[in-house]
Amino acid sequence: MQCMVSGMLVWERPEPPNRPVPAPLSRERIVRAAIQLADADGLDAVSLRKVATALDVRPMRLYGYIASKEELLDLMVDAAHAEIRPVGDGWREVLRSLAEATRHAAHEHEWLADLLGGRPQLGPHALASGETVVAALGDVGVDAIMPVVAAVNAYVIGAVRREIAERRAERATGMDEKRWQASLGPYLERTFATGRFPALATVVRDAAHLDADHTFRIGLDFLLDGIEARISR
Amino acid sequence: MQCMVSGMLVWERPEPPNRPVPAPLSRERIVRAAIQLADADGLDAVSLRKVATALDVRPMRLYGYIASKEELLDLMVDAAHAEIRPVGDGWREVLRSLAEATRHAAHEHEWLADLLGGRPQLGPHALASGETVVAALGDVGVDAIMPVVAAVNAYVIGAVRREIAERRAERATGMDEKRWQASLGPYLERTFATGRFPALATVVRDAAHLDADHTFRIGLDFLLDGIEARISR
DNA sequence: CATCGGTCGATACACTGTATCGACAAGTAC
DNA sequence: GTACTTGTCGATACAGTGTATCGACCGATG
Repeated sequence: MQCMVSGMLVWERPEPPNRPVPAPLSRERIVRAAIQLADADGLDAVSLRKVATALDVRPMRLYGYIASKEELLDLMVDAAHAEIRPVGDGWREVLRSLAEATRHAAHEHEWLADLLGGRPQLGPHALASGETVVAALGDVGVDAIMPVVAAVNAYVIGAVRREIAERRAERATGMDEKRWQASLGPYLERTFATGRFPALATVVRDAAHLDADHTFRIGLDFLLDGIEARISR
Repeated sequence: MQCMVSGMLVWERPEPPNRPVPAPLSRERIVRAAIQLADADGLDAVSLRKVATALDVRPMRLYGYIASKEELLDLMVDAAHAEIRPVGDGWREVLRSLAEATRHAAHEHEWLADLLGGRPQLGPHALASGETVVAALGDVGVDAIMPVVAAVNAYVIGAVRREIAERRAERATGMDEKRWQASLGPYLERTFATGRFPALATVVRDAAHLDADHTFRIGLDFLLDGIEARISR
């Protein structure tokens, strides 16, 4: 009796579709599932319940692999660092590569912008890319390495955050740049019309507007130029 | 009968302590309460229910003044911008002042580090400090202003985030630097002992460790130097 | 076979942001 | 003055969160 399922005999009844043994759990699988959710619907869509459901598992099961949701987020960030592999010859190229690769990763995983810089990154992949960078900075003095790397990292974190924030705001107002300016424009126009921000109004209205790529690169060049000037002094 | 409170007559019974009319609500009062909560116990301690309780009001009342919690956070950030007043003569001093003032604000309101750069800042106070900065950048060409300001802002956002994140991590391991190194040291020691990160290990062990103030200023100097080189070219 | 010990995860808890809609107040018509 | 209509406001309720607790289960041991 307990074997009956909707009246069909075993012979007619198809096997349970796909996951008879849903593969043993592992941190890697958990993190992959979380990243998939975050990529698709943003960081807010990552809840332990949803991750567990995606893995066909009950939520508390996850606590055998992670101690808290924060740890899961840390693991996600470290997994993202695995995709950040700075390359190049000489300190300047390596730093530029680090910056571009980080930005690229944040474009593929927008949630990264919310997490970067939020807590110290000491996972193996983060350390590995740190190692690559530091190793390539032999030219600059030992004592100068940390401040230089810290400065570039700071710039990248902030620039990426701002860029992604802007991209989201645009998307929220209707997907393309036209609607964005149609929605934000009026507010800014009205605000500027008060005459309280004359300089700002002039710049926003008259200055050339660079796209995100150029803005990022120009700022990075400022920074790298400044570094070059100091270390070769 | 309905007037009796624990048997005391009106004459003996003190007036209800302080808030017979809890003052009419306003965005300002709401934001102030939220900031107080965030200053004391971090951003996670800011919930609409707690804010409402602090104002002696029921939660849904707040929705007459804000449309969502996100809006409240935006208002908090803009309120923080009110404390950021860049001053100085010449573009370099003004930019440095902007950077230091932002960092200072984040030291007084650590939650600011979690919010900065998270969404476009278009509130009146943010625009006001933007106006001050842009006005002081008349020397640099009109088309150069936006990239320059964006670069400095990006650096500050990232640097402050990292600094506050580190500060929190230290605090979490027991308040002072000794315990921090005692807790993180072993992990790093063990990791470095594997020999997988030789360059990193050398730098962490042998290089001079700058304090947060110096690290911030050096990075900022890199950037400002680079900007100066470009705009005077 | 009985009993013990330890692990694992279902249940339960305290809390979140906010949609809904009933109660109530103000205004209007008679 | 009374009845009805209209619109606002906020208490209640809902769907979700992270995770502490502790009962059930299972393997090993006497």
